[in-house]
Formats: sequence, C-alpha cells, structure tokens
Amino acid sequence: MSGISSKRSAPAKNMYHFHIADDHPLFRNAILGVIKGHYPDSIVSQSMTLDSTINDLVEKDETDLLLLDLHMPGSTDLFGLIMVREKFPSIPVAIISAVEEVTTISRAMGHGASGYIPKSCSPQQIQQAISSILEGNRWVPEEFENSLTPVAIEEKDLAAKIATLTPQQYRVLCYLREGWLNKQIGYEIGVTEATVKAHITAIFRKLGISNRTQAVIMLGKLSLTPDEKT
Amino acid sequence: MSGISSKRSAPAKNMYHFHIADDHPLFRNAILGVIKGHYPDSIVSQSMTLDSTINDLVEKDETDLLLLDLHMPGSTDLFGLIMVREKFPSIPVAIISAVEEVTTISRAMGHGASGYIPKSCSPQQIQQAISSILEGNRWVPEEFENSLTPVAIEEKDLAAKIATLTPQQYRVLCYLREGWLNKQIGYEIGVTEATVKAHITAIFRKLGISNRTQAVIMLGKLSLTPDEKT
DNA sequence: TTTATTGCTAGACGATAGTCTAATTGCCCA
DNA sequence: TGGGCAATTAGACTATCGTCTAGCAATAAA
Repeated sequence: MSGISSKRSAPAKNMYHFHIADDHPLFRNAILGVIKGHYPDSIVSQSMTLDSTINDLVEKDETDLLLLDLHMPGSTDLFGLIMVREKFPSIPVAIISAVEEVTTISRAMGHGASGYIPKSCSPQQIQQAISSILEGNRWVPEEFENSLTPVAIEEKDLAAKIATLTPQQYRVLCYLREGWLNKQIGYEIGVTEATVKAHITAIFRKLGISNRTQAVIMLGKLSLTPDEKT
Repeated sequence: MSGISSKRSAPAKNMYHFHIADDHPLFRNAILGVIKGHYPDSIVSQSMTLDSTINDLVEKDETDLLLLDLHMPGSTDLFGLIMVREKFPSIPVAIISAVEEVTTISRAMGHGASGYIPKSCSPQQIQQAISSILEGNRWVPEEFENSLTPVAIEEKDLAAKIATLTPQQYRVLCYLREGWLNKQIGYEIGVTEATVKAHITAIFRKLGISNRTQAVIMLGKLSLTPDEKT
C-alpha cells in the first residue's frame, strides 16, 4: 500500500506470518526486532511452551515460518521439532538454539528443520537466514555447511514412532516426560485423570513400552549435549 | 621369588591388582593382554555390570586400579563413575570409553577419574597410561591435556546428592533408572519387593524428588553425548 | 443416508508404586 | 559391656498407574 516498490511477488506476499516459540523473553524480542525491521507488515505470533505452540499452530496453519527454540517447557530437546514437523509438515521450521555443535545441528536438520540459527548470530545473519528459508532454501551457519552428518537410524525409528501419535497423545507425552502425575496432566489439559490414562496406554503401545519410566528413558535418547543452558 | 630383579619397591610391588569393568568381551581381553604383558604377576578380576563391579570391589578393596567402561549395564553414563568414586575413594579409576570428546573427558576427570583412555588408543599408549596412573599421576590423551574444562555446578550438586546414597540404595537405583519394576529389582538383588520400595523412598528423599520418573529425568543429566555405541 | 473408522472421553478394576511403622543387625564409641 | 546409630529388611496401608470396556463425535467411504 505504501511506498515499497513491488517485486515479482505481490506486495501482499511481504505480509508473512511468523510464529516465534521461545521461552526466553529477551531473545523473543530480539527476533521480533529483526522481523519487524525487515518485514514491517508481517504478522508475528508467539508462544512460550511446546504445548501452547502446537495449539497456536492448529488455529493458524497458514504460518510461513516457525522459529523454534530447542529448549522450552515441554521439550528441551529434539522432541518438539519432531512433533511440529509431523503435525505441520508444510510449515518450515527454523531452529533457534544456544547449542552450536555439529552433531546437534546435524540432528536437527536431519529431523526436518529448514534452518538452524545459533543464538550467537548477528541480526544481519538472522535476517539473512530467515529470508533464505522463506525462499525455500535450507540454511545453516556457513562454517557448518559442509560438515553435517546423517541422523542415526535408531533416532529415525524413534521419530517415526513418535510421528504416529495423535495430537492429544503428543500433549500428554509433553508432560509425562517431565515427571508429572496423571492427575496433574489431566488438570493441565482439561480432561479427567481417566482420560489421561487412556491416552498413556495408547502411547505405550505405539512406542512399544509398558510404563512411563521407560517412556522417559526412551525419549531421553533425543536429548542434546549437556551444554545447553538458555 | 623368581628371576625378576628387584627395584626400589619390593618385587611383590609388581603384583598389582587390577579390575576390569567392561561388558565388551573383545575389549576386556585386549586390556587383559596389555596388563599381562607388562605386569605378568598381577591379579586381574573382571565384571560386566555396574552392580557386580560394586560387589567385586567390596570384597577386595586392595584393588590398585579400576579400568571402568563408561557404557555397561547399570550405567551408560557418568553414574557408575560417581558411584565408584564415592564408595571406593581410595581406588584410582581409569575410564575406558569409545567417546573421545573434550566435554565427556572433562566431565569424567572432573568427577574424580584418574585417567581417560579412549578405546582407539594403541596398546603402547594404554600401557603408558596405566603405569602413569599407578604412579599416582592423572592421564589423558596428549591432545586433550590443555583443553579440559571444569564440571558444571548442577552436575556437581547432583553428584553430591548421589554420594549420600547407601550401597544398597545405589544398587536399587542402578535398575530403577533402567525402567525395571520393583518386583524385578527385588528378585535381582535378592530382597522383597517391600524392601526395594523402602530403599526407593529413601532415595527419593535424598534426591529431593517424589517418584521414579523424576529420578530417571534427574539422572538423565549425567548422560553422555548421543554418539556412544560401544 | 448408511457404514466403518479414528480420535477423545471416561468409569471400573486389578497391578504397581510409594509411605509409614517397626524389627533386626552390625558397628562405633563411651 | 552397653548404649546410640546407621543400614537393611519387611508388613500394612494408601495413592497412583495401567488395562479393559464402552460411549460419543467427526470424518471418510460405500
């Protein structure tokens, strides 16, 4: 509408819809600044937990880019990425993370991330990464471009099993793996304890296990290097 | 007694007592070869699980060197090292591991290991490491000597809590964290299910948690990088 | 519309987990 | 030689977990 000269895409195409999922307010604002600076007309929604992220994305599946922190309540590892990629395969995901190790970056990209942006990146780099991903490319910091390795088979298998879970089962698993009681989980997601139990039984069958402890152990395989703090 | 010329120590001093704790038979034999080659009169005992390792060491606390694999039934992480160091502080521990990352080596050394021997080491290097540790030195591969970092405070705290556990509580925790049922654990260590429960309650109090799932989550903090396979 | 399927819900019931109390043993120390 | 004291053991009891069965709604196929 205003003085921005239109390129090949319609000007409306500059109105991207971003979603920032990060529990760190400072960094959320930093990302917001970069986005608003380069895409002033874009819509930006935010969430602070994995559970609420899923909920938000369900309501607006026209999201153009999800900026996902690897470390937030409900998921401090690759679980969140796997969940989101399965549930919303059409939404590109850019990982935002303080971890800057090849293995972590490789695993994230191997599980379907469209980009990996270390939190140490400059605003310029972040902007560059975002626009590149919006164009359909995959982006990692230059120094890692040629050193990515494939994901382990066992991890792929696990991801495949997780992918068969229903949305509600995902949500339950979010809290289960944090050590919550069924009663607490039920209260949190608004159903009876009995319902939670039913979901959990279904989860166990799909994962091929028989109790919640084994679930935690199994999902522990998706954990990152112990260096993450943010 | 026989033809070995005596040095400053009595000839009996060459009769060291080693203990190899590794569930990989091939590598156990490799280590055994190195030891028998260089210390032909030494006594070598072996174990394949963390639980049995503890039992063996109780019976013979005059062990001169424990060669401990970081990855065996009962502990696939730093838990075994922390346990052994607390229970037998006078026994030097040389870590044997396939993992060759600075962070892992730093953590192991920070938790009281006297040495860290990657499985890729040559027999010569292994022999060199062993004799150096027997002399009271600390040994890591040359390339890591100047790049070790201190252990995180949270990890030290956790180790301190684990250190307050009694021997039997350790044993129970070994199996608990692998997803075993109380009944199974009781059968394994030869006590009633009721007894196992009593131990578990005590463990929860010391760790400041309230159920076994949280125990698994908590101890998961001691896990190594996801690359270990051996 | 009918039929089948899938996901969400929840109650009933047996199994497992966790707490509380207490007896037994071995050990250190006055 | 007796106390403390810590560790281990276990029974009784309650809470939580996990399975089974089943109703209900939404969606897809016939």
